[in-house]
Amino acid sequence: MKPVLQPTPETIYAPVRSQTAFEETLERLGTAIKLGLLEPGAQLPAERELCARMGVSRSTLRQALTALVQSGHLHATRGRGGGTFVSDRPPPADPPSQELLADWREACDIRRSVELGVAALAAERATADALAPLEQLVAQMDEVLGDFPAYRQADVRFHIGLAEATGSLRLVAAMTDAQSDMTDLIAHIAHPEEVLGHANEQHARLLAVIRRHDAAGATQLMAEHLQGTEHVLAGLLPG
Amino acid sequence: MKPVLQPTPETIYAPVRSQTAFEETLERLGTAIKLGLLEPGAQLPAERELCARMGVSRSTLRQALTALVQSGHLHATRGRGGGTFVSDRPPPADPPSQELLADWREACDIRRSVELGVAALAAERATADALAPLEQLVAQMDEVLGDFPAYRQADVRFHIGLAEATGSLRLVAAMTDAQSDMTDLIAHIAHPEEVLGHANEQHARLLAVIRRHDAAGATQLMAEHLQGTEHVLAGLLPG
DNA sequence: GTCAAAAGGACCAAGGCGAGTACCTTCCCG
DNA sequence: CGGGAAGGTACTCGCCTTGGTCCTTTTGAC
Repeated sequence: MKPVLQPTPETIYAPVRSQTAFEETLERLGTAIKLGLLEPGAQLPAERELCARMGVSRSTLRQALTALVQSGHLHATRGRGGGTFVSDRPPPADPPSQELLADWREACDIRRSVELGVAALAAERATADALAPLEQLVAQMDEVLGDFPAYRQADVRFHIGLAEATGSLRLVAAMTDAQSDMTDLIAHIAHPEEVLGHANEQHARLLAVIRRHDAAGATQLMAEHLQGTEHVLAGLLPG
Repeated sequence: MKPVLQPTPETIYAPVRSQTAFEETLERLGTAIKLGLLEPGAQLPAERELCARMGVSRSTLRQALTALVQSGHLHATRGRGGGTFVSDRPPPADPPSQELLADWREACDIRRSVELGVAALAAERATADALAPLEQLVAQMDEVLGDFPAYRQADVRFHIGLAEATGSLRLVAAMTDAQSDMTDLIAHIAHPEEVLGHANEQHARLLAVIRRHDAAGATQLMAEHLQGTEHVLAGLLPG
């Protein structure tokens, strides 16, 4: 019996991308700020506590914090009662990086995978308690259909909240990464109110299906929901 | 409008796990060998070429190769015509690590997510050419239902091949990671022939559905396929 | 038979990054 | 007005990575 499928050396021997502790710390905090997981005005834990929590030395953490202060995402005040805070006036989002634009389809594919898995698992496991805050987010989005940044922030929270409802920390992390990529991609694209309204209706229907523990229906509905974004991107981006 | 869903500091501030270049290289090669992506007897590229491809220095690559030689996964011969080869007699699989056992459900959740996404995308995009080798793998598995290591190796290739059929390199990488975790988890579990036969029937039906470009059916079928493993694990592992 | 080429094996000096530590500066609160 | 809590600064130490050089073994070509 001879193997019929050749191995894939290009994947196996692909370049190793070893992120340094500094880079990973910077990305983690920067993503949380850009996604609005850390609100404007929110205070970060003290440096000495934060570096312990994140498992890096204080020097490394400070490199990341300094970079975020210089880019305007954070500001720090010294002395008692001081601390590091998220800026109230966030700097404008930078345009998507070259490599993200180059394979934006891969980013969409990963997102689709994560979202479908989360939809299925949430339908199996989510309790009514876990879903209640998501209902509120849907209501909140309905009120800001004309304010895309506000809508998008609630949208991100909705999808990450869904991941949290599955109880899987790794899925939450994967969802956060995926949403970060999507935010970069769609930040500079116009989003008419009607489109957002339609998307939010899908959010509501999705919650209803999940509440009924209908996993197949949830994945189906989520797939439709995601196709909206992908069609928009396909029309505007190269590839 | 106040936010209704609290941020999740435990995720944002979770420990950063910065792998060294050596560790990442070792894991990449070790995983490829254990999953059978590199066959017994297969020759690796020359050290000087491989370190260039993987983007590490030769010293670092040799650390990883030396470790794999000492653990019995590789053997190397010097001189012209020599090289580094995958051992014909692979060392016995080591038992799953503590942390993997501790949150094996998360590993299953990630796998489910990746597999569902791959099933949906493959149903959309896969061409008949890309699916033909997978049919052969199914036939191959049918002949080795009594030899679990051989079956499992073809099984891994089948699922990774499905990911390749989506054309997304990142999904292939995610699938490889997920299969690696699953292999560790199920390596020491008995798998009766009837169970493997039933699973392989699902493989065949899955290919048929994908060939019809029925994304919803593919995700549904894949979900059923995965539940088999999860039920077995739920019965044997703590949690 | 000889030799050159190709491969793994060994070693080392330099540089950089990150952990850890100590100390300074600022500012609120009692 | 002093203590305490926070950020800001400066330094050392050690490990990892790099990049080289050189050696040994083996084989294929001439």
